[in-house]
Amino acid sequence: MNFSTAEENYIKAIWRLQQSDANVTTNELAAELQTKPASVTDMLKRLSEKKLLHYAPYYGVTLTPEGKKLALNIIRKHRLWEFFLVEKLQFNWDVVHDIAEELEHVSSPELIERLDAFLGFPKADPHGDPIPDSKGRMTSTNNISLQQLSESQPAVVTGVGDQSSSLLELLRQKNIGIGTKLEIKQRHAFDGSVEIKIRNQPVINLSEQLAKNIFVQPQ
Amino acid sequence: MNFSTAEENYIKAIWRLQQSDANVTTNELAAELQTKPASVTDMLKRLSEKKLLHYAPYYGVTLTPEGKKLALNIIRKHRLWEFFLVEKLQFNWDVVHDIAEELEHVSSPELIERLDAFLGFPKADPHGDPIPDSKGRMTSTNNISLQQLSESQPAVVTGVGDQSSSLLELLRQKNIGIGTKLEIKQRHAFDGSVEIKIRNQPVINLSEQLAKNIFVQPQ
DNA sequence: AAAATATTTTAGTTTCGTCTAAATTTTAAT
DNA sequence: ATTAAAATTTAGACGAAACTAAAATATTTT
Repeated sequence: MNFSTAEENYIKAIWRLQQSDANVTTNELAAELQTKPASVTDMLKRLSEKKLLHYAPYYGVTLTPEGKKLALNIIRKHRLWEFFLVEKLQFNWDVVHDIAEELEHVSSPELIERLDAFLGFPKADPHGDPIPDSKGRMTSTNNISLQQLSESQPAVVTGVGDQSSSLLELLRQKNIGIGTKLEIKQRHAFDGSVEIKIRNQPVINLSEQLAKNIFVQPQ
Repeated sequence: MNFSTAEENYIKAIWRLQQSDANVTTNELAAELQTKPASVTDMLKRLSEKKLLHYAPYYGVTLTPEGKKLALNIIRKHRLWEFFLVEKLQFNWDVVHDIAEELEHVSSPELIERLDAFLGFPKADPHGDPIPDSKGRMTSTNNISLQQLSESQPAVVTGVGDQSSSLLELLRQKNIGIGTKLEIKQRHAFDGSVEIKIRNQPVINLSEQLAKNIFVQPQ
């Protein structure tokens, strides 16, 4: 079965929303996909016809096993291409998302298997998100947000909350990337911001909003 | 200006046909694109609106400078991706065409410039076709078809007539590829076939049809 | 529990790219 | 120079994927 770019983008968006919120609604999807609720309803009917999701009018939607498989395959392609763009073509990690959005819809499975091998079977993309294998299996990420990290507990950055350029650029400016080792020196009750220390660098302050979007693994 | 995949495929097909035949007709295009003449007429009107070509109803079509520029850019992308697929991902040269047909429509110019650099600025794709530079300039190919080569004139294979799997597979079987050195030992008047000799290999016979589709540069 | 509000769906259009069938124009043949 | 044949365009329709405006259904508030 082959799907259109639009269909694939819906499935991907539903998968993403389903991560935090088991039942995905029309309005959420419309916001996520920058489109109108009426358009979403139309597409949900089509995707339901194609057995990619269960659609209960007025009550939202969940992916079928087939839908999940498709979603994970698109995510696999997206993340492998991101890895390629950063590791081989030397792109900055904050600009690869949009290009990968296009590349992920190229359909050849053989291409992806060979790309995976060429890249050395990477386990995570440049933002720290795990890359599903060809069967859709992913190393589960049991990391916490920096905001939840206890004081003076050393940790290493493993991922970020979203792929927006604004976030990634900010992190680049603050010298924070995947693999950066850091610890919280102080937590401010007033605004939720934290003072963090990276080796060989002065202590810096991160807003609560930013700390929430940095994922770390305690060491 | 950004164009759809369909539009780009029309422009590319027109460019290809224009190479052998300055005035391209509706029927030729329909055959080339596996579509119906009526659909071609529709699209030609749209592309004419967009100033990519000059369209004289009933009399055919030629690309404007803008159209040519777009065509060469798509061809550049196609050939760079083909080179990538063969050189980096180890695909056989007879299967890369279809995958490159998809990749060529990915729109980021930055991606192509970096890919070009990553590949070492190749001058020709795996089939020997020259890769246009970012300004659309191409090294002109002044090679002749094997059929036109004189007897006992050593020559090197520089390209092939089309990208069909059937042709490329046949060549692979006969151990002929880009860079193969060969010479014609004998020419048969009856069927136009030729006996050719490749170093360290027994003399083999190629049909006229095949010889016409192999391009060589006399040494 | 009824009214107000928010969410979702339906109905009716639009654009893109395609199609078939019919009409028109060009080209070839007599 | 007509006529026949071939090529091309026009007209009308369709599916995909979007839209707006209106109707229907859920949820919240009082």
